[in-house]
Amino acid sequence: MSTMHDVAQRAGVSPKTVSRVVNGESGVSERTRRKVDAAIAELDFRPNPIARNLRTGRTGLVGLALPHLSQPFYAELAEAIMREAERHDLTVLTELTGGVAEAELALVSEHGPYLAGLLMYPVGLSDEQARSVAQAVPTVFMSERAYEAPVDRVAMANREGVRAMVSHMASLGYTRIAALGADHTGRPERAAAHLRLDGYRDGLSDAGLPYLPELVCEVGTPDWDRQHGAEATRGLIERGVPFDALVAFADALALGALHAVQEADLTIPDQVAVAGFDDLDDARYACPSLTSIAPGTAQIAREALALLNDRMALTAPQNTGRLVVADFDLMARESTLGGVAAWRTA
Amino acid sequence: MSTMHDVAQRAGVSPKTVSRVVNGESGVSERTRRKVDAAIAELDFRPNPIARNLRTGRTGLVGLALPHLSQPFYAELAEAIMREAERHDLTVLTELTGGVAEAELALVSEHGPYLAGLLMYPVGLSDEQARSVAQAVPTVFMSERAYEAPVDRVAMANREGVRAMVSHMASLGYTRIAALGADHTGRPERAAAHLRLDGYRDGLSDAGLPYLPELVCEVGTPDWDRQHGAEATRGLIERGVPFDALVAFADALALGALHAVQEADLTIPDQVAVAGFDDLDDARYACPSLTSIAPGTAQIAREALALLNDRMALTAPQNTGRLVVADFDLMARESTLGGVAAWRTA
DNA sequence: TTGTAGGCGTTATCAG
DNA sequence: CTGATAACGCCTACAA
Repeated sequence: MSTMHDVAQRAGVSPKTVSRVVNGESGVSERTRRKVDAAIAELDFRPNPIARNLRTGRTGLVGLALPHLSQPFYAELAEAIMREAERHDLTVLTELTGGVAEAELALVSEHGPYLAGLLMYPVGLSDEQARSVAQAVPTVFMSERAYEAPVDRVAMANREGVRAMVSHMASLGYTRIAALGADHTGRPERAAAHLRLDGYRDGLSDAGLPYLPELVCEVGTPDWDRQHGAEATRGLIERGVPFDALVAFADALALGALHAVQEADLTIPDQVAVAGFDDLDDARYACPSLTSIAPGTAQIAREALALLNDRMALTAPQNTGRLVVADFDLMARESTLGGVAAWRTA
Repeated sequence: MSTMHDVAQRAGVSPKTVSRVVNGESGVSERTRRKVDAAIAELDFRPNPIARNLRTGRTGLVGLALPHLSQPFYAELAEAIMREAERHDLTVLTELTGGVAEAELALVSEHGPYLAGLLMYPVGLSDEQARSVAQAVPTVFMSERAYEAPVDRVAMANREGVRAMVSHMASLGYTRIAALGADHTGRPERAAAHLRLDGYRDGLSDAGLPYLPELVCEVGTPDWDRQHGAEATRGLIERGVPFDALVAFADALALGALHAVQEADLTIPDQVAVAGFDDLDDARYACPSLTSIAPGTAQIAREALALLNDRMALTAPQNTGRLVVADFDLMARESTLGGVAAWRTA
């Protein structure tokens, strides 16, 4: 590994001049610059980032904090972010928090001082904790929950997405549309559930349909997975509440619902239409393929890194948080439209 | 951020003594050590890893190179590795290679000198390239392909796993067992396909069943996904080849097969039993739930980090590669055993 | 058992 | 436009 010193000697200049060239600073004659560039190429010199960081205090390291990777939604988000970070020449340091505030905070106290920025999908963080995280390191949260703190955040179109989904179903003639994934605890970390329920009400009201509490299903846990989706759907069926459509607040729930509905020998979508939210790969490949809201993961990644860049450059407003809501897409598939094997060519 | 210097002043000793205490070196009196520890606690001092690294050349950074994260198998592997790395107090720097040799090599030339170690799931790397990667940085490959180079590798029980699966099916009375995912190009990067096909032949031979080429399906691409699994299965059905069981070399293929088989109005497992390999979450939750080989992801992560630790400590033999094959588990579920909705409580 | 001197590779400061 | 000098925070080598 050659150093700046080596390059300087070879080019017959001082190390500082090499530094200037490497960092594209002005105030170097064209002739000198060429000499230095040649020496750099000959020695295959690459600046040592560690030494640079020691001197400047800045790193090109960005932390990415996610609850899990084994849930496809997070994995797909992580992939989008890593690809985007690459475009910004940032190195990503991924940490799994398990959705526990403790771990979310530990990341900051552990690596915080040596991170140029942090992208976090927070779950357990309180308002106060979110503020202190953002104070310790330039941070962008990806979260459906609004924090009472001046922090940057990228969110999905939770409310508008579900609203559009209910409208979609209503326009297809469904009138008894159930909701799956509601939360009545009111706990702030369940914001996604609250917003999506709001969207559900909006959609009903747009269509002139009544809001019927008996069609609104809670899911036992905050874990929106297939199993709980199936259980809740079975409950709905067993209670004998008539319904002809089901909007789940997450694809995993919807996939479970698909299972439970078919188990009960109801046909999809003739007797019951089903839809989800997240547009996981699994949705496209489900059987029948699942109508879902695509939350714009790629856009979320793009916006998150754009916001973070501002923060890191201190270009961003200091005492106020910014919010970006990504555009959504309604992916209509067999579970509401009918047809067969659309994913043969999906 | 306080420095060793600050701590030294506060404790009334020299910086070197603080260094000794921090690094647990011997040759410090109990009294001094206590004074220093107290000062460290009071100032909440934490050694600056960047400065340390600059001096020692060592980092606690381990690279993790995977083709994708959007395929559940890789995401589950990544999660297992990150959790294991945490136990070793290593920080993981994840890079996505897309399975392209170019990107796999770029990671090394980019971050190589500043990585303490590298865990790579290589796809495009040639023998020669694998050797040069391992030479540049302590490396453990997670790969089914054997390299002609002295590199450490953790692999799955490809052959034994499929063999066991075929035996499982034969013991249930199936006699015309098809294979899905074979590769006849012989290209070394398709080693998993080759080994699993070997296991398929072993299993047939164990059961006294003939090997019938017409029951062996290739998949168009190296991408083992649902779509290709479904297509190949449709082909098999359309060709009119009688078969009563199907061993897919990956769960994604098997999930596609599940779809195609049901599409053809064949019942599972009565008319056709289906099984996969990987034991994805999706397998447990498929409909019917999918019998599969669990490749021991947790063990793979453990072994990979154990091997890497040796390499990094230079404890490992220098001119020879080590191979660890993880134990597998046959997860028998509805797609071969029958029964209904086992995953209700899975 | 403890301390001093020096340098890892880079960049900031200031002088030329 | 260019260069000398010092410093970032830590650790190695050697001395006391």
